[in-house]
Amino acid sequence: MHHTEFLDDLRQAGHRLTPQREMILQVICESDGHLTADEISARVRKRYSYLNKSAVYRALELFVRLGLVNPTDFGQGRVTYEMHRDPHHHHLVCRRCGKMTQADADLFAPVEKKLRDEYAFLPALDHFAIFGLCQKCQRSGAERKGRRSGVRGSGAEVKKVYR
Amino acid sequence: MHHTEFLDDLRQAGHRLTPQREMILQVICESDGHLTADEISARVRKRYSYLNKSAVYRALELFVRLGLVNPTDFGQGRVTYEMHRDPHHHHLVCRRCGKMTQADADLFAPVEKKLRDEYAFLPALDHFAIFGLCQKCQRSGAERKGRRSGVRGSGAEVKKVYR
DNA sequence: TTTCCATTTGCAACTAGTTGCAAACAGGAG
DNA sequence: CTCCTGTTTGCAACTAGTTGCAAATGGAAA
Ligand SMILES: [Mn+2]
Ligand SMILES: [Mn+2]
Ligand SMILES: [Zn+2]
Ligand SMILES: [Zn+2]
Repeated sequence: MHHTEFLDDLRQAGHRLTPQREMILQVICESDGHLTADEISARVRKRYSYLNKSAVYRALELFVRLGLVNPTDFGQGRVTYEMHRDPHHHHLVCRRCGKMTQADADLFAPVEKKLRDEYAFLPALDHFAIFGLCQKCQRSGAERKGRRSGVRGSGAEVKKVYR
Repeated sequence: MHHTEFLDDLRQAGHRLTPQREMILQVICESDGHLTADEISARVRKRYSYLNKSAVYRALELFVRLGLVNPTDFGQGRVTYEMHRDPHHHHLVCRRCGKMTQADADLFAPVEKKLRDEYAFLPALDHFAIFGLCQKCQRSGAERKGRRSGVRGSGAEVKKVYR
């Protein structure tokens, strides 16, 4: 999959093909992981002298709107961007140890069906980051002592002992 | 549900009960909608002279960690906070017209089961904002002309016509 | 090829949220 | 009641991302 494949998507949607946009898309396309806006800027600047922060964010916003790129917030204080590829996937993030694993694209299929059928709503459920507890951390955090019955909190809270 | 009910949750988890924390929790508890950090600050300050920005964010982070409060990003540039109440709920947000409706708590039950059974992962799936298209906007946006087969984009993109 | 103008960029100022540190203080121990 | 110490606050400086506006430009039309 080469980035030039998508340049027509832009023009045909009535957007202009600027060198900034092309370089940004190329950098995301050449990477097979998640990149932050800053990482994208840095990689573009290696080849294309200067590039403004706003242009990067505005280009990313456009690519996301066109469905070319997926934004994801892994809870690290900055959003990451990844090429939208089929089949897509989701990420499972352990809140205690940080371990990240992947889940299949069809994970939300039943949710999507229910929303269509019962709520007449067409959801966009590509590429989520789902937070929770990995197998190991479920075990080690088993002795939760919540005040009420429900599964409140995520097990990340550790009882503090004085002295 | 009165906020004093939760003050023991704090102390018993080894956290200190400060006037700031109590006022912040009270304000969230008295509201039955979603409040931004700024709105919370403003409401607290009406009763409790001064209150620092950092204290608000740090208190909110704590309440979220303890499962007392749910944070939600509706895509408006600032996170909102709401008391965690049972039964909880999810929000369906139309990307085109902005219409918001609610969905039942059990929406993600099949996802939760699959993640537990097949991925040994215990997800936290309370209170999501799910973006997509409402019924009306699905109809009006039906004539999408995507370059490729899949459901790319969310219909928010409108074809521009020159002259 | 040149003209033209809506779109896009760069810039600077802004907002939301985070962080490191010193001073204040909650609350347990004596 | 007073002391003590780890926790929490206020503050100021910082990061990530947004916005309004003037200058630059992509690309359609002539
Ligand atoms: Mn991914
Ligand atoms: Mn809600
Ligand atoms: Zn883990
Ligand atoms: Zn709508």
